[in-house]
Amino acid sequence: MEKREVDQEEELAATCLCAPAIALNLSATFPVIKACAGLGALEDGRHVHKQLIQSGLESDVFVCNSLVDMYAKCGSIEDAWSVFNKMPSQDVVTWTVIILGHVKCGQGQKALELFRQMQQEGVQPDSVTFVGVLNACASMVAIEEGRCVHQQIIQRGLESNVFVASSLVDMYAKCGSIEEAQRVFYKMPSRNVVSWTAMILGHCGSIEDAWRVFNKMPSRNVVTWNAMVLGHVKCGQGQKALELFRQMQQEDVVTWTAMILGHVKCGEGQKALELFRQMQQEGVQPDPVTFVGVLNACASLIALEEGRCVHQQIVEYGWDSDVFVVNSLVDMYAKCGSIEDAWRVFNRMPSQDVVTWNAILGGCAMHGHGKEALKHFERMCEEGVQPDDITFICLLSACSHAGLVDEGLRCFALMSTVYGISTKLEHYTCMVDLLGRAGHLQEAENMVKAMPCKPQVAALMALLGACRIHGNMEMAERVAKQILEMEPENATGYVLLSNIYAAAGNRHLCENVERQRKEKGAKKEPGRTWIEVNNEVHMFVVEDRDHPQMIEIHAELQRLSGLMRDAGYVPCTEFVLDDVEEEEKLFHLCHHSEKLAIAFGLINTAPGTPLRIRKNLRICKDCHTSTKFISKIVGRAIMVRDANRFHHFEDGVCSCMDYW
DNA sequence: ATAGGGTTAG
Repeated sequence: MEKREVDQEEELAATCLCAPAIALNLSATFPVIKACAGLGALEDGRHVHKQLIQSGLESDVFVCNSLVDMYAKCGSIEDAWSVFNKMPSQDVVTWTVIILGHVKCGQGQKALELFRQMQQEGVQPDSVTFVGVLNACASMVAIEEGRCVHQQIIQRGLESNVFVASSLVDMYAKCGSIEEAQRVFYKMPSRNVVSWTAMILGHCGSIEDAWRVFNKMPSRNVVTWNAMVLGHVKCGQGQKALELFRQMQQEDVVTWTAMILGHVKCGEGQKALELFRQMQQEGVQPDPVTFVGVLNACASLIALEEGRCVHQQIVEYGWDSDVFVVNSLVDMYAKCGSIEDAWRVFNRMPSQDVVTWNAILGGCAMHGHGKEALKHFERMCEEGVQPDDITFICLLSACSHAGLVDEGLRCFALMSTVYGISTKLEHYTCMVDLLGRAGHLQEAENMVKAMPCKPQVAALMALLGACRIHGNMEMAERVAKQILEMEPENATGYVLLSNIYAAAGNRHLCENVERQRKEKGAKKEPGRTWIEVNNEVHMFVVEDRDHPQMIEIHAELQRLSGLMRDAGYVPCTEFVLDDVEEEEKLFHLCHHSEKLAIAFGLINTAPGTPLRIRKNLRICKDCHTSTKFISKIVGRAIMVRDANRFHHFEDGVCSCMDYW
């Protein structure tokens, strides 16, 4: 929606709301309800509704239809239904808006049921109803249902309606049937940008075909260009997407947002924030979706201060009641380690959904607060929020990071029996990680074998990582063999195995694996770590030797290692071979970007300042290797573990405890 | 009323 239009609507809505004593009339009411719907202003909408009741206008069928529509668009489907049910009779518009409402909130199945129900009650669908129902089919990739609807459309002679036909093209394209999409497309008496765009998107599997359709278009607008940019992002051709983006004559908010989100997904949070700044410099107004992308970028960088500024802007723009934005805010604060801020946003929400709770639990997991995660999970259930499969992934990984084996096993069991959630491969993978990290290698391997289908590479990687932590070379070779067969071009398996050989002092085998890796063309991606120090985000790359403070950083690392050894920390595996030169040892000392970042953080911040560290998990595939040195960082404390104990270091003070 | 970008995990 154009900014100016919003302003006018806001003005109208405001005028109406400021004059509660004046009886409303019908013609003035429609634009106000429409304004509330367009702005997603649920509370204002409720207010208008109340006034309508006072004015005795709530029985008018047109008014009721617009109220149902407003509530559905504002995301309160319950209110929409209560208006719907109070109506003496519903017409095609009433049914259509409630169907569209369900499609919008992702309940495609329910939308199709309603479509059947309305016909049973003798109400005939029109072109708008068909558009909504086709949308539902597309969102569920339900091609059979889509074909039935198509039949009905032909029977009613609506196939040449440009809206209906465009939706048909879109539905077939999204369901993966390019042939049927083409058949409808070429039969259309006239085509508009929408039908062309739907065709382009249908060809995104093959970017060459998409280009062919694109080049045939009689005229192109921003949306079509966006589709092409997005097509490249989806095909993993980020560089090409960027080139295309730079070539565009005019970009809109969607183009910028797609670029921002694309960069976040590729682990380029810093670039995403740069794009956001550029976008604003060029005078493009961000919308809620943009903010979701920007908050994701802040979360991925643990950039708390940046995140706070973005939050401020969100409030200024008035997008702080958008459910996606608010959930992203909770997630950002939780990931940045500021659980207090996360709760503050959480408590201000009128109601929290499973995504909000998952964001909180995920934040706990990331920061090693296993016990807290379990406590919050209990509260979540008490509040009547149904946990889903992602909830259990968060819980299990929280248990894994905190070494809570029994609790993890209990959650795993309760998941299907009590909560009726089917165990997915990801849950098994979490369990392999949990058991393996805790040293129950045999149980972890049994878990891999018990998986109902072929294990994910991630599960085997978790097991191999555990073999490295606990120095089991025999199992490591067995697991690595499977990994290298499944993904010979993935460098992580080779790196882990060669680390295990190095730790055992077997230089020959170590070099052998390295040779294999190079033969297969598996490229090691540099591990990267970000740390926020004095409101600035610094990035460290593996084997970085050019940092201006490198001497101090090395000294700090050596001090830490000494401290740990003095406290009885026994490294169970060591990458550094016995016979390497002194200089090479120093090289290994700065091997991990995470170590560099921690040392940098410790020497540049006052005692007591929490360290905010984030590893780029997508790029840094050596996350397993880093767990040996650092188990987790909580505030400023660093936890490491060897075979028997947990060691806890905080500003030069050390405490040890036995575990499992 | 139709087309492009959206929340949580791994």
